[in-house]
Amino acid sequence: MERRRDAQCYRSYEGLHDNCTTTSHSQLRSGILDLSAVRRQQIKIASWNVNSIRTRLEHVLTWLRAQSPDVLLLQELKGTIFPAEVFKELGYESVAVTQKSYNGVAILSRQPIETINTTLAGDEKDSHARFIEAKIGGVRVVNIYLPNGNPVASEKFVYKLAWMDRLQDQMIRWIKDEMPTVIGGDFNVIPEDIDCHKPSSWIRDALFQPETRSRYRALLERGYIDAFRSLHPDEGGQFTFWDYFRSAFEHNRGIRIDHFLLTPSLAARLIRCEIDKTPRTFERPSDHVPIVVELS
DNA sequence: ATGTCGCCTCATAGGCGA
Repeated sequence: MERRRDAQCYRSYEGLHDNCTTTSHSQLRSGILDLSAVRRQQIKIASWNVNSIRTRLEHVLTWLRAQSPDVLLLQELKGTIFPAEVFKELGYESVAVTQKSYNGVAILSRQPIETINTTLAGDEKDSHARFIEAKIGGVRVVNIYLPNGNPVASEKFVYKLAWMDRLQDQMIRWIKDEMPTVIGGDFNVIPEDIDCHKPSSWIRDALFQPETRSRYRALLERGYIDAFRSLHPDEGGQFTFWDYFRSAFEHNRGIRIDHFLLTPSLAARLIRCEIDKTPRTFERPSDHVPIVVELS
């Protein structure tokens, strides 16, 4: 049970700490510095598929201490245990939706969480733990673990596409109301060719099917912004997942499947969005790494 | 087809899901 604490990894995080605030040119020109505007709070939201919270707890704690995000979305808890009291000690309250063995999602937050929903509308019989809709500081924060859908010739792929249709219905409702909304998590979607190392090796995968990708594009066509891609257009080789086998990480043979989608009002506040590959170098890592978005 | 993880059990090996 003894697990190594990856203290040496803290150094590489230093460059990611960025607590500076922004001052507009008009404010500078006017010579009037409104302190409340200068101190305007930035919010840092992260998402991480941890592939078992029990196995990865030390990694998550190490990462939280180093990065101190305001909000962390977790996916693939893979069990009914959730160590809420441990996160509380670090200053995070939490809400977790768990099931035995599979799936499981949680939201950690320094600010109070108001849980709105723990299931995705549209299928009363769907009992998978894949969804949390919450309100945190006036922002709707949604954590999803979208079904993998493999193999393509199975009920699992049918379920995936239906889940995406239900998600789109919900996202259309959200974008129509006034609340700024961020949807983050493991989408299990490779949006474009540049989001994988080699398209030909994913061509038969559920994450890369035309039906999957067209549904993801439909979300963007409805007005949502892919936070990472909007700040890093045409930038390939940026992945959030690498297979465990065949040294995929060492060769950067990965895929970008963990995403943040923003409503336009939040996209206007988008400052940065980065993938933190460091935890993939930890001992016994998750196959995913955190993606971090910062909003003004 | 294969590789490697993590979970679970009619459990110490094998099946499932990813």
